[in-house]
Amino acid sequence: MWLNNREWSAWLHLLATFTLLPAALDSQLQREAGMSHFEFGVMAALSRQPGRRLQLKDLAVVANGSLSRLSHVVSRLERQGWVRRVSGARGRATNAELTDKGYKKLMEVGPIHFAEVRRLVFDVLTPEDVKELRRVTSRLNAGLIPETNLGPLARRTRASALRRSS
Amino acid sequence: MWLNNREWSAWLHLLATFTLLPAALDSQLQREAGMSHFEFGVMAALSRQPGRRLQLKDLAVVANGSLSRLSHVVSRLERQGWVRRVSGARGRATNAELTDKGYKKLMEVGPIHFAEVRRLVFDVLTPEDVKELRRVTSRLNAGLIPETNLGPLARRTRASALRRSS
DNA sequence: CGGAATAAGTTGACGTTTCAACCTATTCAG
DNA sequence: CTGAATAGGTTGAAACGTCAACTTATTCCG
Repeated sequence: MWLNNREWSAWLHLLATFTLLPAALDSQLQREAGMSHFEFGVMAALSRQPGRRLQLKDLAVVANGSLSRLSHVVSRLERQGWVRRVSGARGRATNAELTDKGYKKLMEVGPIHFAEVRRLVFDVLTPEDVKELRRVTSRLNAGLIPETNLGPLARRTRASALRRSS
Repeated sequence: MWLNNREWSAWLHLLATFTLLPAALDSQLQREAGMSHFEFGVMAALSRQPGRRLQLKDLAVVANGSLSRLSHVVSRLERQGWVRRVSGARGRATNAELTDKGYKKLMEVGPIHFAEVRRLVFDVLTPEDVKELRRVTSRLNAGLIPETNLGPLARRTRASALRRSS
């Protein structure tokens, strides 16, 4: 219906993967750790930052989510005592910081989760496959990353261009 | 944290792809056609069936969704007049059938949607990439497809085995 | 044949995501 | 310096997905 056969077949497979895989991971984390895959991702991202903290807008980029979503998620994680909000020294910035309790939880959940990732992904693929997967997804992402990554200058330019043209 | 470097990098990219890509497609379809990507998938699947109808349980497999989700979605699509429920000749089976209105809508939306798919996916990749993508996702799916696909015999056997062992 | 187990579907409640509206600190242009 | 625009964030409502409970038809087994 506007894709050739080769593309159509690839598309069906890709579709199935990105429907089934997140569902599988979400479901396992939910059952065995009481958190969503997204929440896990946020906490894992925080754990790798100096001071285990990050400003929400940056967290949004790292976790591939909207600012609104991040705000909600951080609220939930705060309720669990795994994360705490720390208003940044300057301006309206808000930082999310992983608490000790959160860090402990993460250390506990990590192995469980990654065992599942290994089972579902890396055990199934050869090292070759992994290399290809990395290469191809990396290409796809380049086209998917929103204009955020044009850098401040390009963004500013683009913004005024839009303004002028309206 | 339990993945080696190569795997970790691949994992981050894969994660970003299957977060960003569905989000992008969903958002475009929602804006320009007032339907979700999943709904589109369901209607597209129906359109390829003889009589443009399919039993819900089969639709669930084709669309990679739970039966419950399908039931809800079909209700929504029914409200739009794009799909109608037809109780199967035999038994408790329920079929979903694409209406003419639904077909028309689909024909209208299809090109718009696939243009976006092309833009985000196939324009970015070489034919080589597409081949690899198909190959790797197909492998992943093999491990992801739930036990549904063991086939009726294996399923029955497995079921009684479980029963006996409890 | 008769009851237990199972398959197919529906439903309602609950939690999550998205979207739009909003707020307020900061920056920029004139 | 002042007002407009923008960046960062929050919030509430509506839409959506998941889960568990439930219903009814069918099949299996003794």
